[in-house]
Amino acid sequence: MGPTMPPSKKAQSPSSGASASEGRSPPYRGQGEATEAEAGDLSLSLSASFSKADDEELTSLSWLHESTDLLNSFSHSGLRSVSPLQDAGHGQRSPSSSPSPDDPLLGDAHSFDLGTGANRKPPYSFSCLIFMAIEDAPNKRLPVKDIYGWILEHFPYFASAPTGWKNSVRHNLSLNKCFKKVDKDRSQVNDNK
DNA sequence: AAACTCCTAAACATGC
DNA sequence: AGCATGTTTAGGAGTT
Repeated sequence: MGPTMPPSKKAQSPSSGASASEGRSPPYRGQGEATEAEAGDLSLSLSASFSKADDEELTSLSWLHESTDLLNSFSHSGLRSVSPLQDAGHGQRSPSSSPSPDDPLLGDAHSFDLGTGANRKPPYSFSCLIFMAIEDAPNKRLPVKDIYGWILEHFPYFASAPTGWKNSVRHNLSLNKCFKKVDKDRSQVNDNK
């Protein structure tokens, strides 16, 4: 799959950005939102089942992305490969996660050197970064603050970047249907959706 | 050129 | 009052 976002085409390129969630490789189609349509199968259905109850208590504090299957697939291939964590030297990810070098999708992200790249704008869209942060969380959900923290930790670039990026993160969480706001308490019970 | 996606900025509302 | 968070809108830029 393509679970990997093709990182890059431009730093902000989309090509896949959001793909994180949708991850797919379709040629450009959808991404973020579009994803609903694609990866959407899962996500949407999930959200549908959730929405009712959740809508009533959206006091949320944590965020999670929908779509477990996707996550799994990501963790097996895509995300891991894309995830800077491994390179970050935090040893959070197994080094073995080397993706197939042939995967065109990994292209730029692959070449993104955390060593030097960490201080540069990451070749992932905010949707991707958020996805990675959440994916990296044990419960697959994270409070906004922790998302900020994760991003800062793995992409020091943002430490010196204008604060606007936080706004972008919130904007993505809010706009991207792939991310779901969940109540804190509920999240403990419902841990895995 | 059009459609689409993403980024950024900003305004506003709400809660602590 | 100030800050953090969440939502929404708008404009610009890049890709297909």
